[in-house]
Amino acid sequence: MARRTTKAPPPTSNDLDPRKATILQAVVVEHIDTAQPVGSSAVAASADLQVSPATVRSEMVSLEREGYLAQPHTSAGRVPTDKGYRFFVDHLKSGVLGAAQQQQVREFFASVRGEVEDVLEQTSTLLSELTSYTSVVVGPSHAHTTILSVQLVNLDPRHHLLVAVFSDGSVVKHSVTPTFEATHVEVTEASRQLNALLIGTTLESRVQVPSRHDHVAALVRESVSVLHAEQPTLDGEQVFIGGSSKVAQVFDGVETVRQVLSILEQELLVVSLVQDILDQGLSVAIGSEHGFEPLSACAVIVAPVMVDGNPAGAVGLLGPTRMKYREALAAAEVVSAHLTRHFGGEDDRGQS
Amino acid sequence: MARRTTKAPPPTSNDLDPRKATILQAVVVEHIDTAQPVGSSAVAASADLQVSPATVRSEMVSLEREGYLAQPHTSAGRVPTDKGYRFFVDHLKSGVLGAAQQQQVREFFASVRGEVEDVLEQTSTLLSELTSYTSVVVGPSHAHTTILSVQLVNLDPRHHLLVAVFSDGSVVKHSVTPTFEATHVEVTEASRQLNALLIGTTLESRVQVPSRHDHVAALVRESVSVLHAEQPTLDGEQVFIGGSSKVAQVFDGVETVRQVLSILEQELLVVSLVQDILDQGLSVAIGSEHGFEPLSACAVIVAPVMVDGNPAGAVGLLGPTRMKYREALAAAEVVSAHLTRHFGGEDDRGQS
DNA sequence: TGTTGGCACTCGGTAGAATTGACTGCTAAC
DNA sequence: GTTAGCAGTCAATTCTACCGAGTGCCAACA
Repeated sequence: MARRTTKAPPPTSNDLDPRKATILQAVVVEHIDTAQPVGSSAVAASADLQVSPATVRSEMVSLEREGYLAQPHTSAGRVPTDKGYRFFVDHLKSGVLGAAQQQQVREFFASVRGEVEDVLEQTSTLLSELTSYTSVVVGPSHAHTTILSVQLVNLDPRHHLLVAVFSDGSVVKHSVTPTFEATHVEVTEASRQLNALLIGTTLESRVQVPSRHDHVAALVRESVSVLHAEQPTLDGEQVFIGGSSKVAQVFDGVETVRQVLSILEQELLVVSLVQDILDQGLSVAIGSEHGFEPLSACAVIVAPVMVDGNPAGAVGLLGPTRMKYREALAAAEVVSAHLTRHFGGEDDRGQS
Repeated sequence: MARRTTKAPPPTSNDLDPRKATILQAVVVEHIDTAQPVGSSAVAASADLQVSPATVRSEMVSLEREGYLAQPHTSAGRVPTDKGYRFFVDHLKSGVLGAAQQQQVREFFASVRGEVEDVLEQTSTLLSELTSYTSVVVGPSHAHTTILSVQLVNLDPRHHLLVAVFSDGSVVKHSVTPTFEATHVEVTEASRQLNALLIGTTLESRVQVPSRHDHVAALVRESVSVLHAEQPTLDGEQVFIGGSSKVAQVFDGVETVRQVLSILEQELLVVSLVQDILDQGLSVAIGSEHGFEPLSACAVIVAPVMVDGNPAGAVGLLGPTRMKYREALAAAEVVSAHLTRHFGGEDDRGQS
């Protein structure tokens, strides 16, 4: 799979002496489990290589020199660095979800119904319950979908509402507030013209707007511009964050919790973070890999959701660097696959 | 003002001996400030009554007997109980916002623009920044607004989208998935009939649906029922929660943080909580007053937002019981007033 | 040369004792 | 009713000693 590749090939030799690798992996596994620094004897006992703690120790100093491990203080065990986790993740054979969880996901997607937004939001909750990490679901952008219907509705003489329906079932609304008072008839006529003009187009395609100077033309012009204005800000993206309370369970230190939460509050940031990681073909960003200082204590897992064959959305998981990568990756993968299927196979929706 | 009244008149005498009141208030003020139990000498020093700590002490035991104060342990100072806070809040002369904050609010509402949802969301952020507590903004329910326009859009033969626009500018969409395949013409005709049927009605008003057995009638029936079905679940309510990260600042104890966050995740719960408090004409619910166990460490401030003269939405603040009531009340009041004006005076929107 | 057992050393964490200090409640005098 | 004084309580702090996990180093060994 192309997943789980670093953005650039590592500067030095990529692979570790097999014994070192085993030791490193043992340290990571143990530390993920216990959250404690792990010592040489623990490794010697757990790993299946038959060597003495002393040997493990000498390997460990070398792993530390190479930047895979770190020591909180002199007389403590070792803790994986981001680089150490990276190695671990890169050499992880993909796991599978537990049977019960498999079942839970299947049942969820078998019974989920309703608008896209609701599905995404519930998916987000599901994913977070599945993993006990905070989850992020970024909805498919409706950048490439075509407009099915546009309508301008008269709220009061100076205030109209432009409602557009897209082929993916999304609906956007925008206020249109011209500087003049428009009659009901004018608004209706503008609405009619907008339909003629925009149906079948995408938000990117430029359309020929009337250049006349009457009210109707002005309404049409303003409507079109207001609709197209939405594109640049990725305001149209839908983000659903599930299980923010998990942050408090999973990180220690109130300050870290506060910091992570305050990032999660800024949805635009979250979207761009997820998309950055996706862009890099990277499905896990550990610690500072995403170049996002306030989240350096976090690992982020991202899996794309495909629509019509190209990535259009994503599901993500946010946990501590010592997260349970195997399970979390499996969960993200399974859920994103189900979600892809859900959007791809529009047909089996609404039946059964 | 009718604000800040308990749900029922208190069983015993409502008012305290003026000296006791002063002492109680001093304890509350001090404890809000320091988060520490406050002792008799601190009260004697701070309060303007000229008595010795010993006197304060004897008053304190009586305040404790009456349930206004509590002692964490024998040799500690006193801490206000919920009842103590309640007395304090009931006798609080309403404060005013600091000049800088006043300014901030004015500027915000002068420059805010865009759809209702955006305004509410940003208001929520504002309120939370103003107070450093988590804020909740519940949007005006569109229960009593009339339908301005309905449209049924054909996504694919078995899957249509019902889009309704309301007089308050809100838009709802629902999937309509009949068991038969409908032609484009049928959908258009159904859309036309729906318009004729529903424009001007509210969600409550029952309308006469056609009882014919053709496809168009079936589409109309399903559309109407799906639209009216939205009412019972208060799914239509919009909730915006701002500054959840403040929870981590303001509460101590990871477990409390987690608990509060996990409540905030359940938006329906939050809405019903806010509406309960509003129903009681109560603007502050302290500790267990709202009868909601997991939030017994919290105080909730709610101020109604009026539309057309009756309460239609609310702004709320959620903090610890030792929150800065004066400032928080002032902020909630000012913001709700501005919001009321914003919705009431639809006219001054879009100008300046 | 790589591995191992042994040993001295480091240093965080803990347990217990002693101390401090911020309180109180009580009582007797004012 | 108020106050000063005093004895008592108890959490928090500090100190000490100590334990133990874990290291680095070294000498012996295969």
